Amino acid sequence: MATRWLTDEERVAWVRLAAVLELLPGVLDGQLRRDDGLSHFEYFVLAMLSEAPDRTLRMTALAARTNATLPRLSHVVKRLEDRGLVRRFPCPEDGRATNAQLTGEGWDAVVAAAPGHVENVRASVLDALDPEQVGQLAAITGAILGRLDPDGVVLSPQRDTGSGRPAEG
Amino acid sequence: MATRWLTDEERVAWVRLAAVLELLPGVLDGQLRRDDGLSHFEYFVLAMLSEAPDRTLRMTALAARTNATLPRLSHVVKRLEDRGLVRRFPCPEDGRATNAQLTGEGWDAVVAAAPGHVENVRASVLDALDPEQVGQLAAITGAILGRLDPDGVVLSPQRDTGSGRPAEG
DNA sequence: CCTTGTTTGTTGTCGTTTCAACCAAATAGA
DNA sequence: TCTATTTGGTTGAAACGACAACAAACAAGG
Repeated sequence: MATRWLTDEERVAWVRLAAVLELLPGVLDGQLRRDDGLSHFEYFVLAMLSEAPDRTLRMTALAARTNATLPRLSHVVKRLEDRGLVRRFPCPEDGRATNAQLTGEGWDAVVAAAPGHVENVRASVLDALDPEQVGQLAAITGAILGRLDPDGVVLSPQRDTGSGRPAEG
Repeated sequence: MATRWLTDEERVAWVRLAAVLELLPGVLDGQLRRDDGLSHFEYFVLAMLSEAPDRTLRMTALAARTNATLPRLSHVVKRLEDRGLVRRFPCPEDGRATNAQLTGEGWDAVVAAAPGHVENVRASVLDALDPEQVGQLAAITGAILGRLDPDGVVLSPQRDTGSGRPAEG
C-alpha cells in the first residue's frame, strides 16, 4: 500500500524527538563520566542493583532491566567487579545462575553520583517544562512504551520508594 | 545545597522517558538493518544528503547535522563510499574541505528504505498518540532542545519539503 | 614571502559492544 | 539412568566509536 508520509505536525514532533534521542544520551553520559568516572550504563546498572532486595540481582534479571544483552552485561559487570563496586557469586537456588551484588563501595559510588545526575536531569529536561507538560510527557511516553515494551520489562517492577535514597530509573 | 529530588510526577515522567531513550534507538536501528542493510546512523547520513542542495554537503556540515564527530563521520562515509552509496571529492572553493555527495545508487537506497522507516516511526511512536498529544510532544521536545541544543545545530536549517520525497529528519 | 595559528579531514590506537562459539547446570524423555 | 534439549552465563574475535596525533590548506602579520 502507499506509504502514509508524515503530516507537518507529525514531522515536527518526530524530528524534535529524534534530536532529543540523539543528544540527551551524550549529555547524561558526559556528566557522569566527568564528575563520577562512570558511564551512564554503568551508573544505571549500579542504580538498578541499589534498589533491588539485598542489593542483589541475577544477571538475566539485571540484563532485562538495563535492556542489555547478556554478553554486554557480563563484560561490564566484570569491569565493575574489578573496580570493587560489584561482587559476583553463584546463585544458591540455581547452579547455572550468577548473582550480582552491590558492594558497600558500589553503594557509596551511587550515592555520590546520584545528586549530580538528578541535577543534570532537571537542568536538561524537567526544568524546561511546566508542571502540566510533565504530566503530558508521562502520558506520551507511557503510550509509546505500550508499543516498545508492552510487558514493561524495563520498568523495574514496583519500586518501594521507602528505602534509603538512590535509584531513580 | 541540598539535592532537589524528583517529585512522584517528575519521577514517572523521567523514568518513562529514560526507557524510551533506551528502547527506541534499538527498534529504529533493528528495522533498518533487517530490511535495508543500513544502520540508523548510515540511513540518517544518507537522508541528510538527500535533502541537501545538489545532494552534496561538506563533511563538517554533515557532521553537525548528524551530531557525529568528524572522525566517526569520516569512517562511516568511507564505508558508504566503498558500497557506492556516496562519493567524495575535494571542495573547489576550499582545498581543505571535502564534499560528500549522494550517488544515484545512494538515492535509490534512501528511497527504498524511507517507507519502511516511516512506517516504523508510525507504529512505534506516532500512532500511539492522539493528535493533541502529537502537538504536546512537539512543544515538549522543543523546550528540551532549548536546553540541549540552544543554537539548533542538529535541526537541519530549513527543509524545503517541496522536493522529491525522502528526508525526514 | 615566511611564520604562526586556525580550520578541515584522515589515520591509528584503544576501549567498548556485538556476535558466535562454548561450557555447565538444569530439565525432559525414553 | 542416560541422553537430548533448554537455560544461564562466560569468553574471544571482529566491528565500531572516541580520542589523539597528524597532514594539508587557508588566513593574518610582519
